[in-house]
Amino acid sequence: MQGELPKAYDPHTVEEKWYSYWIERGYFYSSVDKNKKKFSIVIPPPNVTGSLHMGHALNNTIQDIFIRWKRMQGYNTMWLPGTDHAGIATQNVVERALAQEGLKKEDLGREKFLERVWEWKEKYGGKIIHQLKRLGASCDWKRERFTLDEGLSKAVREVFVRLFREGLIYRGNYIINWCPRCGTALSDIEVEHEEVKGNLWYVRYPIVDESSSYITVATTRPETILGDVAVAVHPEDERYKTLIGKRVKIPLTDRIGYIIADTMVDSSFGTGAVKITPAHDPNDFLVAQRHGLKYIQVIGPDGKMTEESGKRYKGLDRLECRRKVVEDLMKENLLEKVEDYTHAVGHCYRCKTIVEPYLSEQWFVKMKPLAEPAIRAVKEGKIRFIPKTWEKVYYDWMENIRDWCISRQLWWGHRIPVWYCQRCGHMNAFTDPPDNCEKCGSTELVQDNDVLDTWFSSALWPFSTLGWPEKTPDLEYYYPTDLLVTGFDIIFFWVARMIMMGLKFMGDVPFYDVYIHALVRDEEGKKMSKSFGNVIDPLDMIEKYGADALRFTLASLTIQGRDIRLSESKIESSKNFANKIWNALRFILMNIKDLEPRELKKEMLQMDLSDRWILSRTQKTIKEVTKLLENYYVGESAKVLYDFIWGEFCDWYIEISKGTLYDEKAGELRKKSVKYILWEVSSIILRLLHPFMPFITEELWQHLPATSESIVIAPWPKVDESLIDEDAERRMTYIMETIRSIRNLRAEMDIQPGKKVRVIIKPYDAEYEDLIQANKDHIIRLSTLSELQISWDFQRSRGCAVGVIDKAEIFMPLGEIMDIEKESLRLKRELIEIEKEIERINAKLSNEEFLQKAPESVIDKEKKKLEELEKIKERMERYIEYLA
RNA sequence: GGGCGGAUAGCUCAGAGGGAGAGCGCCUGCCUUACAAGCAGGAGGUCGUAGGUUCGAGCCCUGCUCCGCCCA
Repeated sequence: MQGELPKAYDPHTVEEKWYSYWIERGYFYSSVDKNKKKFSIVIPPPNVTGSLHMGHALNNTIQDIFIRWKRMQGYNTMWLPGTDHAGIATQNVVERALAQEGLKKEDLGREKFLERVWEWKEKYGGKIIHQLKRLGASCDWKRERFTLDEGLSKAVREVFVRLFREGLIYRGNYIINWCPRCGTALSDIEVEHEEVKGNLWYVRYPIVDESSSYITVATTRPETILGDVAVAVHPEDERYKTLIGKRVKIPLTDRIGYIIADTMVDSSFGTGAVKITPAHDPNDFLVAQRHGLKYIQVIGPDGKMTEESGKRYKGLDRLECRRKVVEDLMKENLLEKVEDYTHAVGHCYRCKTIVEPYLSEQWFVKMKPLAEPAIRAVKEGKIRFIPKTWEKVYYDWMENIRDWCISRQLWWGHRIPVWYCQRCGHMNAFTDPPDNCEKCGSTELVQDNDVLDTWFSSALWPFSTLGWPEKTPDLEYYYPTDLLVTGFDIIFFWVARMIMMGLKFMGDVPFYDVYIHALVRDEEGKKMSKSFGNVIDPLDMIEKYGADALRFTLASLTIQGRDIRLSESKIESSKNFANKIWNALRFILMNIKDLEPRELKKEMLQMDLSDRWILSRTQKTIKEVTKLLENYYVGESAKVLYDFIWGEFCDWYIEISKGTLYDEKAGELRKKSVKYILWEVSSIILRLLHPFMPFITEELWQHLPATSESIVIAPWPKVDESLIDEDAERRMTYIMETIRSIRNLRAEMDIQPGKKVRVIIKPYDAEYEDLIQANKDHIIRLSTLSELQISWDFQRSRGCAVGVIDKAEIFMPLGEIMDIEKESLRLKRELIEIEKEIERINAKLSNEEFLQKAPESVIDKEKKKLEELEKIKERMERYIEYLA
């Protein structure tokens, strides 16, 4: 590609162009090739209703970095994308749309309603897929899956039926978490506990046949009194021992219950006596089972009081009812006192409504037998969590796992594949609708109304997407996947369940490495939320700064074990970095127009110190970035690239190269050598950066001569050990230190930037002298000198500024214009610093134990340093004296 | 109540036992033919607190304070 680059990088003109190019060329598509090593990832499927938020942007940026990196390393990479049907969320969205038309889903009926949801899905769903492309995600789009696809649904039914037949899925009447707004059961982990300021009401329960005698219980939920059947105390509690077995009158009802003893009761809570509401509290439910108590349902599935609650309360909302019950208790003088009380209240993770413990018939998965092998897989190291700290979280949950409530009273989802025989009541579980009851042969079969938890299908994602239960070549080749990238918030929801299901049905782990990344928060560390108004929209950011800038920002901020605080200014910095690269390449491209890189070989090059230095630094950067990525240090690898490209390549090498490129006296081969190195380093930098910033690197790659058809499939740079040159690096630091020192003198002496000055360097040793001699031109150029003189015996005059470094003294004769007072002060300030340092080292070196126990290399280093500092100190003192 | 993470420059954060760092912000000077989205120079820190281990601690151990998250 020819033509000069514009002065500033404009992401808009570039991003779409290259994304379509990549798609056209099919770089992201993968197929089974047993001769190639594969690297596969399945995406954490976003909700089909969702749109891209920062969490997705981070999650997918990280996945894309790894998949692009591995692709460049020559792996047959496959990143499988898709979406999740998100039962509750999607149904809510469509119900809301219906409400606009004044309709309820019941008005349409199940079938018609589902048609509407599919319509909605086709029209609006999967918006996020398009947004992932804007981010640059290199997914294999031909493999896109949806959890309600026919193939995946078949897998769901297959798993259900097998687990049911093994007795690992069962149905029963239990207290589950119920969301009255969503009208469905939830699993334990779909409930978010939140501290709520409430009250603790102390209520008197009159003891039957003992007028004026009562037992007081404390409760946070007085409305459930209406469903009480007993009062329980701890059997060892001396206060109540004599009351056990007595009868109490349940307030506001006509019911009589017993005072029972149960070890579940915590004597230190409230009065030590608790009311028992079997149908509305999980603990009370267990107590009722042990004591054979009745279950009285006073709160209905809509969160309103039922017939059973009595005429006065029936139809009231549960919170309204609470107020009324309290009022009535006061009237009857049964309310002893009220205390402020803060306690955790469960909320629906989808709609934040207060969850109700609700007794109902639901389906459950028995988890213990599935959890055990899943724990082992991690313990044995077959699966690694990165960072490792999450393994503990995983174990804690898995070791205390409870059965999983999988039935949802929704319409949108995988309907439970069980048909009830209307004649004999048998439960027929089949992957396809049966014609007859397998037990009695009856044709009167009715399918269960409920659907499965969306996470049930997500748990199968790593193999259901590859064709399971069929034994497909894909499944054989790509499973287990190599890496899973996800947030810690779904370790229980998703990661753990995938491990259990993968082991159960594939006989192998679903992935080897689980990379857990942080949550993206706002600048103040708050969670981003729409209602709080602190959301930074990734698409706005892409629009404003480019996808590469957003990606690079997120990657840089990804430090293991720490949340990300994002702000727009950080994205702006990355945009500036992109522009920096753009302009570096713009400069290089302008200057290497006549270069034919293929004609040159490294052996032919005429190199100076700076050339060997940058080549060595480049090799080390390759080494470091590769190693960091291998260990999942995403943020650190981005930082290494940033520092190298900006701080070394641009600030030093490019600046130095100008000397040669613009020098009319420089020979043709010498010039060519510099051009070649600029080209070579560019080629490496672009490739190293490509996983982080795919668009700009492709655009520049296409402009760079002698490259391949796309950077996407260009080889990841390999380290050439022969180019690593420690000596060149060491010597180059002397040159840079010299230049910095001169620049500092200029600034301190208020010398105009354009003004060329004369400098005399008094070297301390011959090596340094040779070094300065050989690199004289670079020093002159980079510190704007008129002349650079080397002298072993230069005698300074009063109007002469001086800089003292390890290897030399640097003089800048300024004559009358120098402010002697100021110079003297400056030197004194510097001297104080040096003396402090000398003091510190002296203290160390005069410590016997240090000399005995510290490694020799450390002692040597300190000694050397001291020697240098002493030299510097001596000279500075001399000059200060001279100026006085 | 149990567990986990954090506290380092004004802000956001790196620092995997041997000379306190980056980005942003701030100050000074520059439109120097890649880049003012830039260049050069600079100021700014008892590394939360009290102990301990060590020749040596921002880093390891213990207690405490504060903040955040998860679980019950």
